[in-house]
Amino acid sequence: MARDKDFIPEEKIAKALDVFWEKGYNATSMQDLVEAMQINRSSLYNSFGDKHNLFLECLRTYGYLAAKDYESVLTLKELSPLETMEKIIDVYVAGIVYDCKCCMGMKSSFELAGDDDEVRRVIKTASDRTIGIFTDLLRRAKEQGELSDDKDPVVLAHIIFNGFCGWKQSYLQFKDAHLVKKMAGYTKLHLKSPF
Amino acid sequence: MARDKDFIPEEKIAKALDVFWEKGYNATSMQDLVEAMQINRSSLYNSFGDKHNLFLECLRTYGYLAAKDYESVLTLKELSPLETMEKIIDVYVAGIVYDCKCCMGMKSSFELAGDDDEVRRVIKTASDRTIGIFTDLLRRAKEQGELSDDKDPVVLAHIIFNGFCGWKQSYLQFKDAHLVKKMAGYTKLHLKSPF
DNA sequence: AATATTTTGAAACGATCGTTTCAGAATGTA
DNA sequence: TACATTCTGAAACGATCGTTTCAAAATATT
Repeated sequence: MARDKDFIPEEKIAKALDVFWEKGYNATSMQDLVEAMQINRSSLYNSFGDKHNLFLECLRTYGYLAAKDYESVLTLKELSPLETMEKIIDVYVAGIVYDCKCCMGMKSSFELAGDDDEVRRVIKTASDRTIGIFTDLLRRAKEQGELSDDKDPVVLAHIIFNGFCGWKQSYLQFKDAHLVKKMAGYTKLHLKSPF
Repeated sequence: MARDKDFIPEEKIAKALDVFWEKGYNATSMQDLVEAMQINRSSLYNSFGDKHNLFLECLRTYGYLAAKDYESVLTLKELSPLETMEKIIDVYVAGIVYDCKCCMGMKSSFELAGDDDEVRRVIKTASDRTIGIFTDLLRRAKEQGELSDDKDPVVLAHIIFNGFCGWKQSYLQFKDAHLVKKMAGYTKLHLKSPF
């Protein structure tokens, strides 16, 4: 009945995600988005609603991509559950130095989650998914005797998740890759310690 | 030669700090500040410069107040160094539930430190001071044999500092005080473990 | 009391904010 | 080919942004 869009929505969302990720919500203007997405203002509002709605969409995409990243490590079948968890930590730590963008979930959480329920809900969904992956891994590690009995997989999963954002933040502030590796090393050590 | 100000600058800075702390830099308008500080626009610009300069002043005040808070625990002379460190952790964790504001240094760091060197420098000064307090404490704990030889006071201090912000963030997101206490408990356990 | 200097209050600045409007170009369907 | 519908592009919307201006009120000093 009518013409199709001149663009692929998912690609435009990815462009917008990059801008929001780097600059944050409030510091990103619609003008920034129009330029980055290479799309007309009208088309933007027509296809994605207003700025807030577009941001939520980006945040959902971010959560989906982040979880997919972690899950890709799970397919390395030759690794035990604990080894997989350690591998995820190692991969993340290695990435900290090369990618100058911090965890968007944490960044958005600090900026908006205080008084924006929709944002908080989307972030929580993404966090739950990632922490769920870690928890499953640690539970299986516990079943196989890689993790001592007194350890709580849920709490440890949260600690690792928290660590990820803290390490990134530390690196942004102190630019000390060695320090980050040492902090991660302590966390890995604690996973293996008998108590 | 001329009249005095009708206000005490430090009090107005404290008011501005509250607003910046809660809303962040970009989401705070000069109008918000004029209303919160109960001061005229002209007086504001006359006494504190522009928005960015006022923010830096607030950030410095925050860093000073935060460090003073931690140092006040140090005066409890009946505690050993490690006990003092644990006490600081306990006090912080207890405060998480009652104060809905997160660590302003971390919040500002996520929002601005990426491309604002002045902000990053002020935050780093504040962080260094706090981490320095923790490091001193842990060094003395090591000297007194409360901390095992293989532990690095500097790295542990960073881990605790990171933990503070992570725990607060976790509470904001999951509203689970029990979880926060457990995470802090693990950190305290690691301080005392023999390796 | 006179003076020099600063603060104060109110108004307004241009710029940019997020958003809407609308006419015309484009295109899937009949 | 003609129609119905949607997308596109450019302009403009009112609101708010951070900041400046300036005359009048205030007051520490001489």
